[in-house]
Amino acid sequence: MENKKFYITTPIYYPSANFHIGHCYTTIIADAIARYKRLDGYDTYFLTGSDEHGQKIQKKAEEAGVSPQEYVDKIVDNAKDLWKELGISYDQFIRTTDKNHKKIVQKIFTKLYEQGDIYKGEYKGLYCTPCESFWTESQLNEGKCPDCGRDVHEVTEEAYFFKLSKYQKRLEEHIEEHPEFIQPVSRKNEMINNFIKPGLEDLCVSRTSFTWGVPVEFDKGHVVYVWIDALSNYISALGYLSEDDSLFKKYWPADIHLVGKEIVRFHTIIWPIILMALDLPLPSQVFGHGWLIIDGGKISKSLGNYKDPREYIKDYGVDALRYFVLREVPFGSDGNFSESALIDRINGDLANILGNLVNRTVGMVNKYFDKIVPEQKELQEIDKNLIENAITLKDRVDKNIESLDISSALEEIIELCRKCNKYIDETEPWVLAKSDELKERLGTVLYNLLDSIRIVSTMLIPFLPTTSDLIFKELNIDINSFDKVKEFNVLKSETTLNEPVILFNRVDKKEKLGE
RNA sequence: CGCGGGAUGGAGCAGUCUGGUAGCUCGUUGGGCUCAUAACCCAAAGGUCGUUGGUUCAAAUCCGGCUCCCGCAACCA
Repeated sequence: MENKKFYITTPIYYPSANFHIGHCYTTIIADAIARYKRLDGYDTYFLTGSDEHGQKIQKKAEEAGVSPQEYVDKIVDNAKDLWKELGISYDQFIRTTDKNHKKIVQKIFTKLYEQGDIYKGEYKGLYCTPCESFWTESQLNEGKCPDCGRDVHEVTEEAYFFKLSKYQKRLEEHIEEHPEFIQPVSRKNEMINNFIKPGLEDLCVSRTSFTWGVPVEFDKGHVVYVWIDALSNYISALGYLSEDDSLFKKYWPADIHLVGKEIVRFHTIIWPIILMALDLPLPSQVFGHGWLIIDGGKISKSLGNYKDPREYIKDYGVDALRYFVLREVPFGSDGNFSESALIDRINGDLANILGNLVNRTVGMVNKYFDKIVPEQKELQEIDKNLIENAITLKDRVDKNIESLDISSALEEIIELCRKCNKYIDETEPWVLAKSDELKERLGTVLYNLLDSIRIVSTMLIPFLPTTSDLIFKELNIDINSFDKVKEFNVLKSETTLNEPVILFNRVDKKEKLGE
């Protein structure tokens, strides 16, 4: 079982503006999975980063009166700070402006050119001169530039093309033979029907109309266009084609590329073909998750319909935000983000169910047993049911994590908390506490609760790391693996507990939102 | 006829493949309890399952038409 590896990536985001809750969403999911795998004993590598080249950044920087590098540096600093606040446990933050990355991109481009997969041709496109942008037919707004509404005209530009068509058949076969490659399946159908079946067109992979990019090694007037530049981050980060490629040897191919549904195409068509051309193994899975929808529409920079995620952290705590995004969006489809829904989750699942359970249990032990963990004695049927539920939790969560259904995984954990709350009501510890003969029974009941809470908080580490730590502190234990999560009677009797703290404050919705 | 997803009690979802008492969470109402963060536990009310036609002893589930919403539609991250 030793030396199992696990390589997971997020997309590298485009830093044309500061990151929003949508970026957080993807990154938190990846973080939770990475943490989960680490606890499960996998040698895990978690990559995230930023895709910093291109005309849009160049323009933004000009508008701001700074160099493109200065512009992206600032946003990347902001992003790294945000990831820190969210507890994102990435192993590397790759930037496409990293020296090493640029060098590797050039090598890849040159290699593909030399082996004949890239050739020089002409790119024809509809160009809006004032906006300095190319548009496709379908992007146009009544035949005009969607940005400024002015006329566009056809422009021809010298460009390099990548022979996607050459690998079409191989790609099609790979997708058919590996049903898990594109997930969820609905996205797979979309790719096959919309792009592969009609036939792949060769891809334009260089530009001369802007300069903010990686120069083509053998033709300096060209910069490498987004595809090869951005996608190859997944291997350049591991040192592919560089002196030290030990990470690459260890971790490639990726186990999961986690991406938003809008970029599934690039990751399931263009990226695999680049890899085929480089004669490299393909990633095991590309998972296209849904979006967080705000007020029924997508998160939009131009609409400005979102806040800096840090405001939510400040108001509700980091784990509340993590929990919300992980729990709210159902497997494979979109989910709604609203402050009202966020508050409902905090109050319902976190404060009432989880927080209160820990609080009342630890409180009772402190009160009835003077903070000393009691001994588990004779078990009744009701105890055995609870214990059975607790020690099988990992199996249920595993199943959900396996299919990346994080929402259901969390539901399973909360469900055990519900069962614990019910167990308290049924065993009535406050009644047992009234007579000395029942003291032993009381100890058993509270012990069962404490050890169930131990299992719950262990399973919560990947999702709510801060909260888990708080609970462990209350229980006066130190846990950093899933080793004993399928066992009971792990918490030692005679351990001295600490005072319970409020894990999640209930939020007064009316007061907060003025509703 | 471009491709695909969706429409289920007030809200968010499961159930549809493999027809047969419509389930979960939240909210509402009533009750219980008092260890606890006015939390917890129990119960009830509330649905012609988008619309329309068909198959069937029987349709949320299978088949056809229609309406509405959403994503993708290739060089836009």
